[in-house]
Amino acid sequence: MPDLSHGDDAAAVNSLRSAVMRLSRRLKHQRVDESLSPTEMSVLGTLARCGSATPGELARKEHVQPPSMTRIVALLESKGLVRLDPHPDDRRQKVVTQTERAEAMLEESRRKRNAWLAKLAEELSDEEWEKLRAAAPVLEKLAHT
Amino acid sequence: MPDLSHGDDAAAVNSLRSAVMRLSRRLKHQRVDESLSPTEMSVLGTLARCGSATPGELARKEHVQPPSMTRIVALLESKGLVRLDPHPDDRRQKVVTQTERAEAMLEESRRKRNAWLAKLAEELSDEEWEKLRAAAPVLEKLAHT
DNA sequence: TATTGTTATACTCTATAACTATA
DNA sequence: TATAGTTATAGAGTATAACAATA
Repeated sequence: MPDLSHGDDAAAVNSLRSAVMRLSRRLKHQRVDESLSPTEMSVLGTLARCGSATPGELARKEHVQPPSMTRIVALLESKGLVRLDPHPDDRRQKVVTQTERAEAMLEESRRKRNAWLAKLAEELSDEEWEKLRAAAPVLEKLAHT
Repeated sequence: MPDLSHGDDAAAVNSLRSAVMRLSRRLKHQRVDESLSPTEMSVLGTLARCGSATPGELARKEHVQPPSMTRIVALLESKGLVRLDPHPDDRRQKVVTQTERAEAMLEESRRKRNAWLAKLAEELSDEEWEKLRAAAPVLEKLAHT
């Protein structure tokens, strides 16, 4: 828990924000599959981690408005990466499930993605990399809080 | 330096990428000054950290194409946040310098921004926050490599 | 001839508002 | 009446291509 009256904490917050914004801009460019946007990738990742979900749940998890998720899911479906099934209990809702093709694509793209980040991280020391690894779960927590 | 043949490192890379993308999306919404885009904020931050720079240098540092930086600099100038001076040695180039108003705005907005992130981070333990603080400089390094 | 910056244009992603169907 | 999802539309941000001015 940060103490904002503490100058170092304020500086760390600033540094974090700036770095996250700039790094995200670079990551955008490193899409493994040119036809997949960062959010589309993120949705596939969420489905892989958390299993099937409704469009509404996905919108909340990705911090995107429902109409945006409608579009994203439609694009993913047109690419054969997700399947839409009717919801068992509620006929308003739908259930989005990733296909095997999506799983294969994620696996294949993970290699490329890692190669890119690895090249970037090559100049990091073991200590620096360890700090990133330790922080990753905390960033995840912030991202989905 | 990550070892990509190591499964945990690959997972960490994945986690990092996903978290950075999602957190950046949330940060976008938390702009302190509604009239300033994330990249505009980032440019001001860069100018504050590194001092005056040419539009080309700024484009490279922010990983944006030159025409985009032209637009961003023009917007910042119209808001009275930067000043454009002729380059001393090269009449093609310009020198972008932040104004006192920009400095004051950065200082004021830092408080608001910190309040938001603090609220988010309130649920973090001291250990978790410490991990973020330790990782911040490394993320910065990745972001501008 | 190469480089810096700009103009013109188009594209991608996301949001808001209004609508439909179901609970 | 409230909720899940969609359609229609608009806006923000960025990119590419073509151009101007200077090195």
